Amino acid sequence: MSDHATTTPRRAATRARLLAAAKDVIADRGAGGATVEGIAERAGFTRGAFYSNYASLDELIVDVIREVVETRLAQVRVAATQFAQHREADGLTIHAALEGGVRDFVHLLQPPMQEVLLQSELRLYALRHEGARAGYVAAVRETMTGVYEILETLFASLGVQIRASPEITMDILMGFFDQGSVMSYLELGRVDPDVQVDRLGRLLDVIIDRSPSPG
Amino acid sequence: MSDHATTTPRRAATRARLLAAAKDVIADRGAGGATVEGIAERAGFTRGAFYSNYASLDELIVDVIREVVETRLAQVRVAATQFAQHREADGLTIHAALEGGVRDFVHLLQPPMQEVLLQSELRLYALRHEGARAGYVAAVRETMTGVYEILETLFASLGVQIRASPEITMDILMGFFDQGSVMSYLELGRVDPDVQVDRLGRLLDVIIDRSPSPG
DNA sequence: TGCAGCGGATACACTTCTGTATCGAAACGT
DNA sequence: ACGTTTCGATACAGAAGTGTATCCGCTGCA
Repeated sequence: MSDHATTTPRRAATRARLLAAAKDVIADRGAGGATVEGIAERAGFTRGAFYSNYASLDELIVDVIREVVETRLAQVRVAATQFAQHREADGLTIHAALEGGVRDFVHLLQPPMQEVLLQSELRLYALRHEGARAGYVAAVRETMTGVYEILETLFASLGVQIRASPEITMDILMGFFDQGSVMSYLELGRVDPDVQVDRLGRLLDVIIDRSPSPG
Repeated sequence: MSDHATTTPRRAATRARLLAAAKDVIADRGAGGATVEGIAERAGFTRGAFYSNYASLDELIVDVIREVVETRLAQVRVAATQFAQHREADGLTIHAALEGGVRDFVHLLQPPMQEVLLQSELRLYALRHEGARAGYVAAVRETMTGVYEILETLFASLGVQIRASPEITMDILMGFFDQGSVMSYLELGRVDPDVQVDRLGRLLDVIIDRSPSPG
């Protein structure tokens, strides 16, 4: 029963451990392969604890989705802030700033394999479960507009123009990122940051109008 | 035992039915949720038939991957041929030809939800199973170069330039397609062809240098 | 410090899936 | 047409997961 009005600290801690365990289990066995037993066990509990906190597996997974998508937006914000400070401090040319920015973003945002698996699983889960769709879509859309705003500000400060609408731009970026990390892991078993920096740089040449580089 | 040198017609038919059943089951329960029992049953067999044809579930799934990825390339080829004929017959302007081409491709290639689910599941399966990776990657790479060649020919015949390298272009396109179909199904529960035509048109404006339209 | 009840463990009665071993019927060659 | 092979069905033993009912120790509060 998750609808307890009163959430004691103990309860909250248990739920947090179950949540973390669920992320692990879903990442390595898939949403379809995740069992109540497996999750409870990985969290160091028995199934009793699970059923005392959630009515069903689905209920927990919905929580996982919310948390994961929110975390992603937060990461982008951090990366953007870091880049902005970095650039301000160094007073770089546009060319150098873009190059450095790409590098920063790749290093800060390249997802570990766990994360790639988890994201893919959750997307699939949402596709299959009507009930999870609305929440998932809302969270993703929020992330997308958030990221776009960040990019817009960054690019504006560099004096470069984005060539497409926000929606198309974000679809391209998100698809490109996914595609890139998945193929990396499939081919190398890891993400090579240099390759990703190069890839993202080339993508940028496509989606923005770079002003004639003064550097 | 799948390593029988002699494959009788009966055997081949059984394997084909199991393959088709596996695609269904994986699409709607996920690779993790697919069981030998479930697949055999959907194919109208008992598990006896399964174990007589495959040593394990993994062996069957590898077959599914090969078949699915090959089918996708074939579909693109059909769409491209159809478009080329269409255009030749009508002697259209570049602008009209691009518009028509986008429409044709969207209508011919928009994947049903089943297919979206299946593709995502198989990609995940390959990520998780070392043994399936090489085959999956090879098949995908082949599809990508195949599609690129088709596009290159089409665009060349229209006198438009692709702005990025083949690799980047294909990464953008594949990611964009995936992203688009998944979000469509998440938000609407279906793919709206008009929306996709519009989206793909806008993407084209980004990835190609359109010569000044004479029409 | 004592006790009410919360929260997690345990027990129980299923169900579902697995892999192997064995059996019988359909398919095939001569 | 008949014997042989092949291939799918069935039977079996066991593993793993499910949800519910019950129990009991810890925690928090007077």
